[in-house]
Amino acid sequence: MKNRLLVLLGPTGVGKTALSLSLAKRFATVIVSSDARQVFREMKIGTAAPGEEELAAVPHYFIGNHSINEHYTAGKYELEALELLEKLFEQHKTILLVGGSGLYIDAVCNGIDDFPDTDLALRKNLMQHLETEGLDSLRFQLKQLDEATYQRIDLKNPQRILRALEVCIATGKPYSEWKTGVTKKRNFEIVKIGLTRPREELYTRINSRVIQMMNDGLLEEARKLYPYKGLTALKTVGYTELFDYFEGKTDLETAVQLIQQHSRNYAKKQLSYWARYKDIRWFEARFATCRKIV
RNA sequence: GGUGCCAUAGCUCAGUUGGUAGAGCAAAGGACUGAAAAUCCUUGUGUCCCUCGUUCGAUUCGUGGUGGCACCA
Repeated sequence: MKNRLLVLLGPTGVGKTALSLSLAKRFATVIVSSDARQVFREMKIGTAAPGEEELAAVPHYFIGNHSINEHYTAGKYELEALELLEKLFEQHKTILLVGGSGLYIDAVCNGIDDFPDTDLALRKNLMQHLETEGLDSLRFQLKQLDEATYQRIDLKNPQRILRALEVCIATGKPYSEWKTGVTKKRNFEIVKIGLTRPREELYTRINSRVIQMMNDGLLEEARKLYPYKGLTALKTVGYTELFDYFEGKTDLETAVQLIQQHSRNYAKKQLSYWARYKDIRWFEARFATCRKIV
């Protein structure tokens, strides 16, 4: 019988962590996190990473195993996660993949294309270019280097254009030739479980969880990280708003309200990301128990 | 108590030389292959505070209210 990867996904604040613990116990297995921010050990409170008790109850992977100083990417995550899964499957028939980062989950389930490492210096250059010359100039460059991508991508999205360009320039090969979109075969079975809640309930939970984070010391955590605010990892809901507060751009109350608002927006965005996936079995978090799911 | 200013979308406000109105933010929906908690796109009908009047027609002008703000007593 094939090994099985049980994927538990859902928007922020829906209750993945709690359910994942009981599922892990039910299968006597471990949890592999699929969260693009919980991998950073410096950002515990603001990312609602599992706490000490939870980590002690079930072995977790990819929680705080990297530093914000690293340039971490979905590609690296795919490699590391697959290597880890291979080892873990030697001991467990079923493994839990739990998280809210759609792209990271896709990286494990379908794979993403093998691009060469990002050239950060080049990226910085291109960002400068964007500042001084404007988006049109980058668009024009992309049209020259990679017509296919130029036709396909969102030309109003600077990040997409920048990314395509940096690959073209760094490798001398069009981005569209790297990006095949081919689904990689996995030697394990994948079962996707989506957790959801009525919108209002989800939003209420998110709002109160933000208050809880503040009580748990988010302000202090953010203050410590403030000197590193330029890092990509810290472009994260819960930190950027408090950085604004430190800089006197908002008062604390407003900052907290914005964290709540942006967390709600994020949850909605996650839901629309998964809405197009046909292979997810959705469960109401209120009624989701191990027995029903398994 | 008097005088002046203001009252328009959930919020802040613009506007209509009188022909029932539009920005920003919020909100909702969407896209997504190494920054993904990122980045980007789409969506604006609301007793234009109430009353009476002038007018073919008033959210717009006038009278009187109500509420808010400011100044004078």
